[in-house]
Amino acid sequence: MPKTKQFDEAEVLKKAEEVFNEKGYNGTSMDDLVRATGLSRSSIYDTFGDKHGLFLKALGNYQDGQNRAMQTLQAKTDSAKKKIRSIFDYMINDIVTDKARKGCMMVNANMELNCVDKDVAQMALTTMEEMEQQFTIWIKEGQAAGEISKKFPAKTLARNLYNNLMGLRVTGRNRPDYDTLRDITKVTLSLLDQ
Amino acid sequence: MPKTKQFDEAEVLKKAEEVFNEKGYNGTSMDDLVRATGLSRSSIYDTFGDKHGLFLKALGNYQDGQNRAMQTLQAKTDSAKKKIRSIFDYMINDIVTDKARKGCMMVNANMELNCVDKDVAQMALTTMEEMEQQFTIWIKEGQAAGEISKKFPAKTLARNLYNNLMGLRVTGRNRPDYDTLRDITKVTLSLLDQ
DNA sequence: TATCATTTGGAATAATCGTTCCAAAGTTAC
DNA sequence: GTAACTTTGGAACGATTATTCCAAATGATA
Repeated sequence: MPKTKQFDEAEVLKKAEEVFNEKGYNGTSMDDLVRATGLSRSSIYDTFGDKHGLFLKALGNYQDGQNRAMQTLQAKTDSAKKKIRSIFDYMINDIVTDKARKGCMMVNANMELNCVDKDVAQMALTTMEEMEQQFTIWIKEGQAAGEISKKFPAKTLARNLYNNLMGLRVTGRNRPDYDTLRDITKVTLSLLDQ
Repeated sequence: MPKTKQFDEAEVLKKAEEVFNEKGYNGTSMDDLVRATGLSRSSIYDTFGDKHGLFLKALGNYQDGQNRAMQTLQAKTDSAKKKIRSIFDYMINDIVTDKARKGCMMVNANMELNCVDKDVAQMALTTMEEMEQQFTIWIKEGQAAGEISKKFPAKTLARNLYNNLMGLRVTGRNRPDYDTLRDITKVTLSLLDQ
């Protein structure tokens, strides 16, 4: 009977995610990954195939984690407006508590690799479309319930909200200041009111 | 009397900018730069010091170009609201006409290198603050002239506008569709109206 | 304990990397 | 044409890179 793996794959992905996020894909060497994960090269290659395979797995893992966290928060309320607000609150908190200022792995990967890595480009597009779709659903509910303005079509407003979320990822990288990000978001969310 | 340089530095910076923008800093090799610029290694090192020096110079050159283009457009009108609109129009047009989908070099560099390159982080922060300051000035003018709503403090609204511009840089990377970006911007600019 | 089949550790490999090196080439002045 | 001084071309260099390789180690089972 063969030896079984002695490491926790989820833990390894988390460690890889952190170093990839900090140094970028091309700026992260296999040595960096060996050190960060505590695994030998053989273990990394046997489990993930190659550097790129590990990267994609870590990126998917990262986004799943983000999605789950946001899902948990928005489920605490039935109000569409509050669901949307909870997403922005989550995002601001994520930015402000990111001590190493690593930013969002999906945005980083997309900005670094969109031209040269189709897998990453596709993941980023899918993530965007899913989030926009979720916002659209909530906005439609909110508009039907009368708590969100009908001034703009739901899809358009949803896209603007997502745009603002991504903007936070960029500007928050430069200046992860809670009050500033809160103020920016207040203005954004005022769009739901008119 | 010594031989004079046989290349146009501005042209070289432009070429370097393009390849850096497409492949990222760490994904671009000196071979790539030699090929893209048509220069020998000696010429590159003699003129720019090293890869990093060339990168920073190209990045500064890129941002100067962006600033000049936006400056030219906004100068065509006295209306603060129209100045702001012209910046968004410029940005959308820049995104949509970017055939290779390289994106914004400053955003790309910042997302790739913010944690590991203080020069880049500083340049990105400076660029952001300058743009926000410019928006603040225009918004104040517009509020004084009665063409822009006084609902939000000028600085806060300026930051939200900049946030939206950066959002366009990210979302436009995934989906450089003119109509979509226009719609997103319409919602954003409605903030100036109330 | 023995067996089995995988995991592990880490050296080896070929290629690539950023930078240095230096002779040849080129421009200008005399 | 010669002298002076920089630019240019591209090979050389030491370090780093992602991946392969393979023997030792090890966990699971009988």
